[in-house]
Amino acid sequence: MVDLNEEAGLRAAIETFYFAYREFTGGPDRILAQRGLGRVHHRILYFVGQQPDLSVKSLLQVLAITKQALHAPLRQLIEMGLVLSAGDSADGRVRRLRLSGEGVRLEARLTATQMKLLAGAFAHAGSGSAAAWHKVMKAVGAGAISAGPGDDALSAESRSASPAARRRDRAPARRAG
Amino acid sequence: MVDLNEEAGLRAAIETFYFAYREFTGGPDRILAQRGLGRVHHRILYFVGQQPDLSVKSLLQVLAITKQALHAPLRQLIEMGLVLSAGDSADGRVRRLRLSGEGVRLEARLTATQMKLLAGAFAHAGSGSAAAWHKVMKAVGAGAISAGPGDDALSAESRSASPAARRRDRAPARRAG
DNA sequence: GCAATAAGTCAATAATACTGACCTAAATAC
DNA sequence: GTATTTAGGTCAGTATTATTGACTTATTGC
Repeated sequence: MVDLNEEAGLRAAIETFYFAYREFTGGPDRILAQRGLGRVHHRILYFVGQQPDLSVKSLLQVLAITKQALHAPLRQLIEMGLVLSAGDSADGRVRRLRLSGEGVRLEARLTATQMKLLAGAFAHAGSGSAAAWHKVMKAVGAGAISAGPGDDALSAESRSASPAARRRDRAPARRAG
Repeated sequence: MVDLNEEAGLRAAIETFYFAYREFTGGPDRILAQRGLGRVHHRILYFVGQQPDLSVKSLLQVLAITKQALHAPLRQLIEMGLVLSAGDSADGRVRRLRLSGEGVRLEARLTATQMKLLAGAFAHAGSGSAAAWHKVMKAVGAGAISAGPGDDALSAESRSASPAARRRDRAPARRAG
């Protein structure tokens, strides 16, 4: 399945991915920690910033978490005046979320650390590296396009990202003695 | 600081990174969930597999977590017979960790899903993409080599990955209502 | 002998996210 | 025009992960 020559390289890639992601999230995490906020707050700020007038439901779908898990952090951000929540003009049930001026500023600051990190890495890796990186990461995010044969015996259902599906085939965690 | 032309691309990169990592960890997570294990168990299995006879202290350092956070998952893996713990011949204080046969099999299964995902993505992105990807990710993991001027006002200390440093300048989390 | 080191442990706490059970209000179906 | 569905919000209970802090034990190195 996997060429033995490639195996070492792919193992190195796994490790590199892990450490890179840790560094990638570290910058925003440190800024947020100073305000007592966490990674969920960051994700909310990011996606609301990207798609102003996002509905709560859409936000839940991109984040792939439950309503209850979103609730507390979102309410905090609204109470802190970083996120604005207004009713939709057409459909009175849906709430449209957008960033306040201060929200935009915080989001920009968080995102700037990540953009700087990536820009530095692309510059260091040379021209063309950004395009190649993007193409690889897009494919990874899409499940590398095809699951292919010989995949691990996992139901298509449990491959979905919903919290319920994740829970469905989980063994009860064994607590150590 | 960041070219406006680049900004959209870098924002896209942030998003791509987030979704790619979610997919990347999803495969092993689903397999582990069936046994009631989590991501820490995976990391332990991975690093012990990579460096047999790793000491507990070294493991703590790569994982950047506390002894107490490692303790329960590691003990479970030992009790389940996936990880073997033996005393060092020279220094009686240190324990040398390695995978059992079953541990090797599970680790291989977990890692295989990630290698397949990455191999597929590299193949999809064309030749040379793997090298470029590696170079970029190595730079990201190293903090993009230079922090540079105009960096966000973060102490060098809090940039370190230790749990204590992370905690040190954190505001108390505000609970909503 | 004694300080430092490696490992293991118990207790308390915090943050995150889950399930389940509700509620309100508005839109849509019949 | 009631009935159902949808969007959003909330409370309660629980599980997991990881933290700080305070120890204990055994061993090593002077």
